[in-house]
Amino acid sequence: MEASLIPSLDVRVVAFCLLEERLHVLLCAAGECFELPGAPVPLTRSLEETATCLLSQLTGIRETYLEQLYTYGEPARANPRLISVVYFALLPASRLYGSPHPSARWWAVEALPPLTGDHAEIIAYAMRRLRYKLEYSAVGFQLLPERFTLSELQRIYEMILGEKLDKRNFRRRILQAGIIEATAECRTGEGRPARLYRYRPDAVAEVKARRLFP
Amino acid sequence: MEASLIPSLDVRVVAFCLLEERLHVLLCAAGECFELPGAPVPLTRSLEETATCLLSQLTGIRETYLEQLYTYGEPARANPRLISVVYFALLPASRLYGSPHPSARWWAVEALPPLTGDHAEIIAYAMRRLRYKLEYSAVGFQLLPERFTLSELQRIYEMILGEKLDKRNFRRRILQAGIIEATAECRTGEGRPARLYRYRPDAVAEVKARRLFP
DNA sequence: ATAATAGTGTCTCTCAGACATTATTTA
DNA sequence: TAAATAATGTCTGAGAGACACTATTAT
Repeated sequence: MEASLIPSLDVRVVAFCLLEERLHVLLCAAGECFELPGAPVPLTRSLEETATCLLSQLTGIRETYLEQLYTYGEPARANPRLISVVYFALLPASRLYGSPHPSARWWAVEALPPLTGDHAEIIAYAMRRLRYKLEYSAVGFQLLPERFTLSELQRIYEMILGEKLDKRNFRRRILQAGIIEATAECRTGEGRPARLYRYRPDAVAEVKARRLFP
Repeated sequence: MEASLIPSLDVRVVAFCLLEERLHVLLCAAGECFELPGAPVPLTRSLEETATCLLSQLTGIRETYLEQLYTYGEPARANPRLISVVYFALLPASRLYGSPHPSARWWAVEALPPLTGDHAEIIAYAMRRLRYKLEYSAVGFQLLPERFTLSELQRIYEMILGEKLDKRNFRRRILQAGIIEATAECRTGEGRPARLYRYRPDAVAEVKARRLFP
């Protein structure tokens, strides 16, 4: 039993994706319950690489928007003691070729299955962080294909924030943020064709928080 | 050599304190260099408790403003491989009774000694986070005694942000934030006595970020 | 021509930022 | 009474939020 003299450690990922107009999270089966996908940290890989590899194995997507969320380590959260460095990922559904790895499945966030330990709380926190990021940035496009219309982007914002947004104000501000730009192309559909936009890779990641001081 | 099949883990703390009108960080000697204070995580303690105990041993202060900063785990950051969950603490100098534990010392952030591994980078990140928090919150008072004047608070903000602030705008906004309140007392000194303020423990921790959307 | 969706501009009101003088104490 | 520090209010400009109509396509 000496194996448990020190807590063990893994990396977990809360991966969000937009499927059928609903926000989904990737979960793995764990006995009766489900859990966030996780992996031990190999000696030779960084935490972030571990998360990236895990996502790549499960979904086939190698490059994703990824950021560290929080490290959970309450003694009671798992038995035996486990410390989890949790990452937060946004995946565009357009790059999911086929289904995820058989051990994993996408679940709509409004109808999650029973989850092990504190994973429900972790997902709730990741959702808060996602909403918060949408409020002051344009990361929402990370859930869309490379080219997208402003209406599609607005629908994502409305879906995740859970409220209607004014179309003119949305456009003004999302463009002012300067991290997406118009392309020459349009997408034709039922009504008037819509201009396609794309991420500006040269954009300075400009986080404008409301400062109490200049 | 099988001891290194999995990375080991510790908790580190970046503790800030205001001494002699300068921001200081607590460091421990580590051979030729210095390092952030750290401790392994006992099986029975949470990460946060581990940080609190460590600070308490080193400074005697049991209750501090503490938040998780980031988890560092690059394979190259230490040899043997080490993953560090880093916390960020603010300590009021008024509660430091005497010197810290002999293994630790306060260093002015403008004149840090050589640091091991990535600890300089970690401190730089903690400073950025501290500045950022000051910009949109009133946490600065955590570096002051229980009762303080607005001029003292403003000096802290100016020192850490590295710029002069307008007195009237500072007062307006710091009071609007609603997390400190006037007391009945004044502090007498060289000029006109100054009203003392204190933290409102009932204050809703109201983080007002500038939102891109309502 | 009708239905569907895309796209556009203005006004108002709030709040951030700049700014100078009066008030109260000690030496 | 002079020196030191505390305390206070207003104006202006920028930006958030509310709001309705025209444009372009497919059917």
